[in-house]
Amino acid sequence: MALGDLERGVMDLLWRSRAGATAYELQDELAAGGRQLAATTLLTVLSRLEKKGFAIADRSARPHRYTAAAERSAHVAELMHDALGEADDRQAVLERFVGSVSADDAAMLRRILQGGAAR
Amino acid sequence: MALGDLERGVMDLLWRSRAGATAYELQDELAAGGRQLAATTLLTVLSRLEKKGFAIADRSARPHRYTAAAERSAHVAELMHDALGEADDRQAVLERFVGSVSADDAAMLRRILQGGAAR
DNA sequence: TCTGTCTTCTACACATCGTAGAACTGATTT
DNA sequence: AAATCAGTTCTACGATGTGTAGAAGACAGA
Repeated sequence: MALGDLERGVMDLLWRSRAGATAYELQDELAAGGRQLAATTLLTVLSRLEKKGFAIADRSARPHRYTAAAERSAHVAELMHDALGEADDRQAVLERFVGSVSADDAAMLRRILQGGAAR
Repeated sequence: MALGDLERGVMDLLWRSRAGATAYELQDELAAGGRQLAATTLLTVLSRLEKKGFAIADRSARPHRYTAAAERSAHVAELMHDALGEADDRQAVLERFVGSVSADDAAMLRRILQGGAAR
């Protein structure tokens, strides 16, 4: 399920705040970033994000509080995994991917792969 | 630039045939797969794929011959790289990604990372 | 119960994509 | 050279997704 620009922007904010945020807080944050939006716009986007499974609404709090359903890293890792799933030649893909990644990232990968056994 | 379903299906065929294909060949292949489409539909999709940079048209050949602009593995690796670019915590993403990958894939990654030095 | 705040419903414009007919072009044939 | 026909481009339409928000409904506190 893909995200639109505004949807991604909102998720960015939600991912960043562990405590979640209300539509009004998000409206303020976006306004601070130069994007003026009606509160209802945020509520619409939030309900769409909820339907897509990206956000969770706490409806007991009066201004409903929205939190990210999963961590951003889980989302990004899933995107990567999905992409890899499209491949027919995983070897070639992984080679290219590793080649395209920064030295730091490569070092990280190496470290991670060292730690975890074959499983 | 995202691909629609039909667009991806066509690219699948183009990626698979190094020599490329004409709209009519693609039409036949898709028909064999149970998807009946007008030739113009294929032409439209191909021109969109060309505009998006995924396909290249050889207009000197009479039934224009379309080839994939890049290998599929390059495309997939780019998708993965783009996804990773969205992350703020690359460490966490890579950990999750490695964790989500099959043992074979992990072994492949290890081998690939072994070969290429730090760079 | 009134009032004001918050939420949901409904809506619209725009872009993208699947789909394909209509119109055009350029080669071939006589 | 005109006719023909294969092949290409132009145009278009319906469906869906997304940004955007007003209108209407619901609910707590005065």
